[in-house]
Amino acid sequence: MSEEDYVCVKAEEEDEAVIIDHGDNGLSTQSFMPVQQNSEANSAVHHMSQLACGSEGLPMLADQTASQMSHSSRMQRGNGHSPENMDFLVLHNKRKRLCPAVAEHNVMRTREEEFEDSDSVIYEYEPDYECAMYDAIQKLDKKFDLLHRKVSEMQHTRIKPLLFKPLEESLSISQVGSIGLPNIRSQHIVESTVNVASSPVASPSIPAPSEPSQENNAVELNCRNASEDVNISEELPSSSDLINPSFEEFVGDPARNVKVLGSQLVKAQQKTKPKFAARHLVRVLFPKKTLLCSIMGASARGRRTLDPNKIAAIREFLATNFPTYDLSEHGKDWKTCITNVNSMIRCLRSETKRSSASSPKETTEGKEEVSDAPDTSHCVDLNYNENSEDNSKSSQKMTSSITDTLQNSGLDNFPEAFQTSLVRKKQSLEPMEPLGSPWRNIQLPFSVIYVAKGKTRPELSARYLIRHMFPEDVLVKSNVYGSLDRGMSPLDSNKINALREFLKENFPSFDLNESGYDWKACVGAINSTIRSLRHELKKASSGMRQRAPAVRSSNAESSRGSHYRKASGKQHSHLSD
DNA sequence: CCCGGCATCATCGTTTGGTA
DNA sequence: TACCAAACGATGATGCCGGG
Repeated sequence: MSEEDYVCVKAEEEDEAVIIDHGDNGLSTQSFMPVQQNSEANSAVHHMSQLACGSEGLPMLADQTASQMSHSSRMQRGNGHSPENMDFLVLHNKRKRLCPAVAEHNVMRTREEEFEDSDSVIYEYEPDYECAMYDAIQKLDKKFDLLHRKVSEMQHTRIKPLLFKPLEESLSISQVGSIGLPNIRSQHIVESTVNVASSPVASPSIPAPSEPSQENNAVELNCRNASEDVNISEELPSSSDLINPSFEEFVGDPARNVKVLGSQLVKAQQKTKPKFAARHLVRVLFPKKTLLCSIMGASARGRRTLDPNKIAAIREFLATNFPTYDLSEHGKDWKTCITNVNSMIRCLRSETKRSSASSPKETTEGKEEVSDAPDTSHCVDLNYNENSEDNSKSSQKMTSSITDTLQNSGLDNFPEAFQTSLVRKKQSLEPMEPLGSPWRNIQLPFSVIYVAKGKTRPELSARYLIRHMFPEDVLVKSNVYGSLDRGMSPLDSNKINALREFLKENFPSFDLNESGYDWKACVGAINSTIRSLRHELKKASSGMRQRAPAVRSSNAESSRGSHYRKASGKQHSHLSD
């Protein structure tokens, strides 16, 4: 990371950012967007740490896609800098742009009408779109390779003399366009000789165990030239200043580096109430699929919270533009905004369900299964390397991008049987992250770790993790410490200790020592979970026995029918997610 | 002490009706 | 027509209690 340098360019025609990994110039993490003191950030610390993708300070990109790309790109860097390593990065974020290639396979369609804003284009994919992904990957691979070379070439020839100017000025669109590439506009330029020492340091107000705040707050590669003391936010007016609809503008505190097109900010400003503006900005800042599996505010039912940095940026923007409202962190009107956004999200889910129900071939993301288990079973990044050596670092870095990938996976379109096998296959491909001390050699998909970290209490985290650490058949005949006289086997003590270490690390304020009060609560919660599981299994199996004749007499589809599905749904979400 | 059954609570999804 | 909020049922988490 420290050896690397980015140039963030934007393909305006397609309204999507592209990150060019340019691995020559040294650029310290600290030269990235600093994080300023911010009270909101404090509240977001916990989630920051969950969302953070590493300890090295990942720049966050102003828009979701760019953010995803950044995460992805960092993830890949551990294994080299070849353009191939950027493949997924491109694919992941360029789904929208895969249209020419993918459309040939008739696997994708757009649904811009889903949102009122023409700029927030939402896409859904046909069930087998993943099967076409490889085709798209290969085509995009070549395309991006070309792009990468071109831009790198341009960067070498043009950027160096212009190091202290925003590329918006220095790298003209026409220049890029003239070489047959999409019009490209760089957000900012990276100065390879940034005076790190003088760079503002990330605020302690957004700490995190692994120092993720820097990444989370650098939504866009926005490298200030500290030595020149140029505040880019001055060059690019913040949302509270004059807004240029053509360029991306900061939402809220520029330090958060959350950006949207100025036109979107204008739209938000024009809303009559902050809740409407909030909803608008949420739509702009988050892809639909992220919204479908997320929730604003406190996480619940396995749903992730929306990126707290972006949410905080939205709140700050609202507070600035709606000064008469109570938009403090716990303000009445901010709560109204949260409610409103969540209502919108629910509406999106129901709409998605309805549309999928009326058109079975359409995707079914947003279904309960998706949202309840967004980060575990749908571990779909086929391009993530399996280099476990780097996983411990890369996995966190990738969290954001992979979770979006998970949301976008479209796996739920597959029949369950196929999906299960696919999930297993893909889960095996997902980078793992050690749980507890690495020497215990207990590894879980980092998406599982990610969700576990998102729990508000260690018991909830333990409940969640235990279902991913042991197979169902092991769980049902065990409890944490065993009870041999009752025929209950103890769960693998190594795994249990790894779990406890993980909890201890992530919930430092809790007493999670071997005999700690909170650890005992976790043990109780785990045993309770197992108990419930046993109970559910018993019910489900008896239900199956009763329904077996009916199932046999009907077609296979009916075996997955809603009735039984409801009965067994818990098992799915509990055990196979 | 642990299990299984049950009740309760919080949250979610869906439906429905009102409003701009 | 889109948006919003309330009502209602479904579901998961949690706690309590009696029994082994």
